[in-house]
Amino acid sequence: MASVRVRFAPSPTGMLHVGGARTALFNWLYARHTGGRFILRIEDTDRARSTDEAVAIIFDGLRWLGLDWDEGPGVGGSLGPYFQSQRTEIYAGYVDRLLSSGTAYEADGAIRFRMPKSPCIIRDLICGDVRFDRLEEPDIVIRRSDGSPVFHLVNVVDDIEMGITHVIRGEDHLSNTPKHMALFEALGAPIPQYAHIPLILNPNGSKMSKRDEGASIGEYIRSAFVPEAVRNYLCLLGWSPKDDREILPIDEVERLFDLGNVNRANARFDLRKLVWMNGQYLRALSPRAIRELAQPLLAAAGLADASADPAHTEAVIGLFREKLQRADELPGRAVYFFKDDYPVEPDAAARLADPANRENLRLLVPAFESLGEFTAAATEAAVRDLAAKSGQKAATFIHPCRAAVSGCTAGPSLFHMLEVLGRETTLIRLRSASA
RNA sequence: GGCCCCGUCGUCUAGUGGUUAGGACACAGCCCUCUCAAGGCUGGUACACGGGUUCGACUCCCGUCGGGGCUGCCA
Repeated sequence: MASVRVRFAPSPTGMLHVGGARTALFNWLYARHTGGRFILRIEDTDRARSTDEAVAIIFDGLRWLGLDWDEGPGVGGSLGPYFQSQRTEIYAGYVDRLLSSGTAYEADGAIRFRMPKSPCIIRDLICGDVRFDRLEEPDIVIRRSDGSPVFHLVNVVDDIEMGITHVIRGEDHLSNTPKHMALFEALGAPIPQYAHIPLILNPNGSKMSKRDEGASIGEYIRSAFVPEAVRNYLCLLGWSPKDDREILPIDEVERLFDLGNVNRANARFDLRKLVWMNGQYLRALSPRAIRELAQPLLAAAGLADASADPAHTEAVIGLFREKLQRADELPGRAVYFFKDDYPVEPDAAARLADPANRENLRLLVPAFESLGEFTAAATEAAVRDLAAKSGQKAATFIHPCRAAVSGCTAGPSLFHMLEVLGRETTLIRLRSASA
């Protein structure tokens, strides 16, 4: 059997949609699983929308997800060019063939293809056999009166020219497939195997489109999601390993993935679960990796630019790592590690207004001053010692202290936090709060 | 409207004639604990409906209902 050749053929619309990304992923997985080739082809026949920037967004999204292509823009291949805008001669040749064989004709300046009025059966690898009677199919336009070729034609021509063996695409194309099969037949080309994958829907069940929350891969890149997490989540929309595993390394998915075990029902997109999964991946990352991921976000928030001490940033990240689900939570939660003018929550302010708490904060100052090493262990010992001597619970020192040094009522372990803050900053904030 | 696909907890799914219908997210409670998380434990919630077939249906068939897609000189 000839080796598998699959393709992802997006049109540059200015974004990479999660549905498109999932289609690309399944094509890529199938190619990797079978040892075949994954081809990227840009369907940029609509010149107005197809800017270099729009094309770059697709490349960036695919690369971010780790979906490398074997043939296509940037990597070449013998069956290019891989931009439809550069293939107009090829399409013209095929239209001529259709015209001279009589299976296409001119009408109102456009060229129409004679749709056969006979039944056809799609032997779909996912949907099973699907029969279309095709009795009333109108003759489709394959070249517009302005001379530009239409999607159905270019799609089929390119699949023929590029030797595509398996067409893996969204189920929204299932109804188009009889047209495509007729075109393959009229051109004397073998019909590829089809695999129509279910669609990704909004939480409310409507079709997910550009504007919907979470629809753009670019959003995940900008908010510093872990690409492996997004990819892992996408794998599970319409496919599963059939056991109870969900967090799966990609090479394991490559090994297990097959078109036969792709679901047939549409799936709704659940951002909460994606975020949970992102948290799972995030926690497995080193503080350094998280720092690199979150760097643009921290810089944008004015917290840690290029000149910031990476060791300090990583120490801060170490404190938060277990608590984060998304890297973009970091700037909002770690302000007080980077600036002295951090916000104070109302509950924290109330705590600091309490005279009893302020008295405890005053006691903390000399206790911390006298410490040899300002470590988490040392400050904790000092606080617990102070609590014991004053007959109070440690919490009556801990909570006000947290409020005093961070302006928050929740955060990382207090003592580890103090260590990262350092003695000097800690004492300044304690004195200021208790004054 | 016509044609096509689909229908297991709120969501993602496992299940291919006999299961206490499993897992995960979310939710609730408990444990842990300096807070918040994380983690652990526990709990509730599902086979769309109606007919068949069968000793026996979530599993097979038909119908209904519901959701989605296509029906362009968009892709």
